[in-house]
Amino acid sequence: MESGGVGLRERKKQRTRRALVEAALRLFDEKGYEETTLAEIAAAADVSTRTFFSYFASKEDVVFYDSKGRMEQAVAVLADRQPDESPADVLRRIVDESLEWLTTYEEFTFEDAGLRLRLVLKEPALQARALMMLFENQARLARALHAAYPDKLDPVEAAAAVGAVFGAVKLAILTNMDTDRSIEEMWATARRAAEITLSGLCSLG
Amino acid sequence: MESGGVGLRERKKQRTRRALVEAALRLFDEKGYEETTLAEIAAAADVSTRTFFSYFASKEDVVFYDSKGRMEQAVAVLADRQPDESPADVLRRIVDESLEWLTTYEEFTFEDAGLRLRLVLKEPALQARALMMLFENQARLARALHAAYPDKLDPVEAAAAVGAVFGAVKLAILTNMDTDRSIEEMWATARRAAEITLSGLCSLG
DNA sequence: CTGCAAAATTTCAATCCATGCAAATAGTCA
DNA sequence: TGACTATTTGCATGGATTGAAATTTTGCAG
Repeated sequence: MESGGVGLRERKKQRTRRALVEAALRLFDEKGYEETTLAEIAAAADVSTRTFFSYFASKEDVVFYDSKGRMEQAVAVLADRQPDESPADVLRRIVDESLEWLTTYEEFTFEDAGLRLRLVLKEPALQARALMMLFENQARLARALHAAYPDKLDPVEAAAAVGAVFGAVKLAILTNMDTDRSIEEMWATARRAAEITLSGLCSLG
Repeated sequence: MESGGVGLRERKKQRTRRALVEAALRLFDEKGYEETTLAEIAAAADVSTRTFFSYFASKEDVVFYDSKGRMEQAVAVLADRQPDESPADVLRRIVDESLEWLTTYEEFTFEDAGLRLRLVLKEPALQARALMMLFENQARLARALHAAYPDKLDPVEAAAAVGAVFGAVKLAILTNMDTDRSIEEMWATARRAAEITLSGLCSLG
């Protein structure tokens, strides 16, 4: 029994998984998402079409192969918080952490970081999936935030806080997609949206 | 040429559309969403399967048949605003207006208002679609809000405001779905989340 | 090294959503 | 009525997804 899962079997599975991701993202980039079939992806990764589904539940999922790790990182920020850190400060750090999804990949080098982002924004199916995952992650974060500050934040306050900050950042980034040319500008927009929300919308205008 | 579209042709189309919606929602309730096929819906509405797609673009869309009207109502709140009304006040009213989606149907009586809500929350495909529409509507609202207060709110502020309020309300309602038994409790939760966001998250905790 | 058991892959078939196209129908209007 | 246009329909097709059974690969004990 391999405890760390480093046997040949496990290594092979990782290789196949990686091959599927690389093949899929390359083909999506070359031919477009809708135009690429699962059969083509599987063929490019040298497995049968059926095998694709033992690695990913759907065609969309392969694009978000690293989302689980991302989520854990965000929750880890909560676990590592300083004793005197306020909820607002922690939220700031979580937003920063989460924004790295835009610019970094987990273990692949061949991809332009902005490529996946553009793909997700262009394809309705991927957009919907992304919104879904974002929502689920927010729900988890809200629970974790309440658990981290059980005396300071009730469940509704925690949910409102997480939802507000991420809602603001999401909408601000995406409505400024046209204006913000570079990733750096997007970061600036996101930070500003977060600060506006933390300060309170009543003070606007 | 019938200008108001009150000819037989138009009336028939409305009847077919309504029949499709009623058949679909009834079947979804009786057998479940995934278990209901388009063929069954079409048969129950006495049209061919192919015809379904000249009324709705997808199986999911039939559930959100009234979303366009809802959106227009929300934007109308902006148009009807008082000269001295602050952005925060308008946002409050828009949230109130939007929450009615939870409790009201446009023209159908056979449905329990909570039925569709539960359906959407249970089915991942519908949830994703709902999040997508919610997002698109927020983007439109943000643009409209900026247009309504061009001097007070720049595009990022408008987007942050709309995203924050709706993000907070959405997450607060959905994470409290288990706790809030009645629609009234959900309303209360939503209002509280909106107020928290308007006051600013820094004051939390 | 050999064979067994578990895990993974493949093959094959089936279902369903969705779409394009051309034929058939039905409503509109002079 | 008869031409004209909007709708509906039937048919064929492509592609995602899933289940079951057959086959191969891996891990491991003897």
